[in-house]
Amino acid sequence: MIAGDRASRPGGRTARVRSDVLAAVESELAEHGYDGLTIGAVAARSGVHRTTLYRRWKTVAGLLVDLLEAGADDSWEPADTGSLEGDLIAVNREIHAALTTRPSITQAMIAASFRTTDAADALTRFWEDRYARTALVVSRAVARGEIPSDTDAHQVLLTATAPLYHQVILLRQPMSRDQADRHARIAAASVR
Amino acid sequence: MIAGDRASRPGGRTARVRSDVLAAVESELAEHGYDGLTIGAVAARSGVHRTTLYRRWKTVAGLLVDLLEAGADDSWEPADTGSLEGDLIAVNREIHAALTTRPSITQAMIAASFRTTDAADALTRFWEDRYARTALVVSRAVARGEIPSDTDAHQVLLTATAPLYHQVILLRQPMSRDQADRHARIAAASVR
DNA sequence: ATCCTAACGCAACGTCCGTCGCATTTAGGG
DNA sequence: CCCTAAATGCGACGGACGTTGCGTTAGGAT
Repeated sequence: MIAGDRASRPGGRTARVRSDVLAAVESELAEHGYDGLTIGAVAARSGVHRTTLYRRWKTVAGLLVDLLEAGADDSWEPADTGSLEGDLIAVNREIHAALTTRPSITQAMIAASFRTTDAADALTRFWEDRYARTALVVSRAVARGEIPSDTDAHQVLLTATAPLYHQVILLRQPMSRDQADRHARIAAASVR
Repeated sequence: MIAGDRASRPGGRTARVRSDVLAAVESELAEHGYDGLTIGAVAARSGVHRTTLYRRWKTVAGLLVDLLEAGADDSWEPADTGSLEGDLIAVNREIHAALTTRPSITQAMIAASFRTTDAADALTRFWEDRYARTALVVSRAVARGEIPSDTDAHQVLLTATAPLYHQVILLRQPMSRDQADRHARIAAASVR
């Protein structure tokens, strides 16, 4: 919708407006968090008129969706360390970093996903893509003969990664990198 | 704050107003979800004036905090099945039920927790209490000699329960009771 | 039974949010 | 270089939200 119909007018001003706005979103997010993120504030900071924001992005969630898609890395794939346990530890460390750096766009997106279905859909698509790519660590382990061929990849990834999200986002308690590593090991051991 | 200063006037009308309002909150929640939950709508449905709601509960999140505390079961404790695995399966089935029944007050509270710190604090308190009580299943297993005495209870519970929350709430995908059971077994096996 | 005061109802107000009609600018094609 | 249409800027509007001052009701105590 937003980044889709670029066929008509990819123009210079439009692109500049977009980058100005997204930069303003990131700044506002860093200062006031998601609950303080308002279209009026983004308009004031970016120098773009409110009406334009309402027309192109519609809602605050729409702004975040665009920000998420602008930052999406299409070439991402999990590190190859040679063992399932090592791969899962590497994955968990990436998630750990994404959840603890401020401002966490991931956290803001999750907050937004509870308000509009657009944001929820965008986040679901993003995560489905990431988990599908990450399943590679399981198929590599199968290819090495490390684990059975009928291993449920999603279950393994869920066992490894879910505790991080749950602890940090829902329980709102700190999680050390050691704990993240430990859950990766538990997940690896669960299929041996 | 809300249920605290009952010393002054626990009166009949006040109590009636409270139960009317909380009932309206639950109904509105069931019909329109959290994003459609507005103070004006609750006022209209309950027959209580808007001003009263603003004075006593301040925000929508305040209403949900009160609803959560009103529904809190102070006598809750985990079922005793005789084995760690059985206990964890029972716990996971309770969580599974709480997350899948509509309307899920838990889901609404999580949504609210991303908007006001009051709701976030209330939910954190609730979960800390629940996890503290649930740690009993681990100490019982230790007492039976089933697992080592230095077992990290929180880690075990996190391994068992986090996948449910993550799958249903953040990934927004269905989870069968069998899958819930399976994650309970993985957690139990992780400390043997 | 009467008084006192906390709790509630009521109306009006200012503010912010989102939308609309219209003028202006700008990108891209002839 | 000009012409057209898309994108943006601009002001005004209606409505919802949250607040405030004041009058009214009802519970609890004497």
